[in-house]
Amino acid sequence: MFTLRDRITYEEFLQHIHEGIVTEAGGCPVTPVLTLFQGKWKNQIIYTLCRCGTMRFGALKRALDGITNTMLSSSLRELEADGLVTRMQFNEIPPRVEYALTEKGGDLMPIFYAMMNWGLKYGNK
Amino acid sequence: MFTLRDRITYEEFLQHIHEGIVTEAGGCPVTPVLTLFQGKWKNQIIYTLCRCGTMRFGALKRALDGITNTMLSSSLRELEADGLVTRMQFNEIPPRVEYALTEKGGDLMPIFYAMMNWGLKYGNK
DNA sequence: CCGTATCCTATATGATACTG
DNA sequence: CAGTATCATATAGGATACGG
Repeated sequence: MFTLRDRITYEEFLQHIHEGIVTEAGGCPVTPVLTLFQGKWKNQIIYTLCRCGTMRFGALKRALDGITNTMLSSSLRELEADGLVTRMQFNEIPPRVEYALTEKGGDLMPIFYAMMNWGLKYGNK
Repeated sequence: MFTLRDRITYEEFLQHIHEGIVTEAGGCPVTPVLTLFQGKWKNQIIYTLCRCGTMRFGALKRALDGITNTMLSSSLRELEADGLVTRMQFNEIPPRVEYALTEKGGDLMPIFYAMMNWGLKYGNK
């Protein structure tokens, strides 16, 4: 048997999934990621920041078609609280604030990659 | 340039993400997967069916702690409509219905694997 | 046993107006 | 420019009861 402390390959993952996975104390390691991908905007914000690099509030708003001030603001705050996004405030007139992905946020990209591959195989309809 | 018709490696994915990805006509290939992972139950149903194989309605309900008849039923119907789950009905008394993952559903596992790796690296708190 | 029908509530999201 | 405050609404999810 193994614990999830060990690195395992995808093949090992598939094998052991059937016999139940011994998780670290405290629960399933997938759950927090699932929480992140809930909701309409956070995943798009993460993807956009990865694609475009550092961005200002207004640029993000323009890139995310249809998002409101309220949702962008609250989403960014939660992402910052979770350590996925950094917020750099410059005290200038007019004000400037820049957002960027942290390494922790960028490390979500393999998940997007896996999702893309599934989407490519099975279509986007 | 490339279109997403081609298979690309993760490294290529990361490179090209910055210059924008040319998607197949009709939109982003990640979007349908994102939709699947929205909500509280569908992902747990998929994972449970992969872990346990073919399962009856009642067994699924017991495995998914707290799910109601309503949610399990409607979720299964949507998963079936999307081709991720098969439904086998046996006309016996008492009635028996068995659910199982399709190949399309099982092919979502690399996404869970990627999520697990992120969770292992960054903790499940 | 395997659901459906009905009703209810909480939360996520949207719209609009306003400020340092 | 970069937000906050306030109010409105849609949808997801839950509770309960009943039926083939």
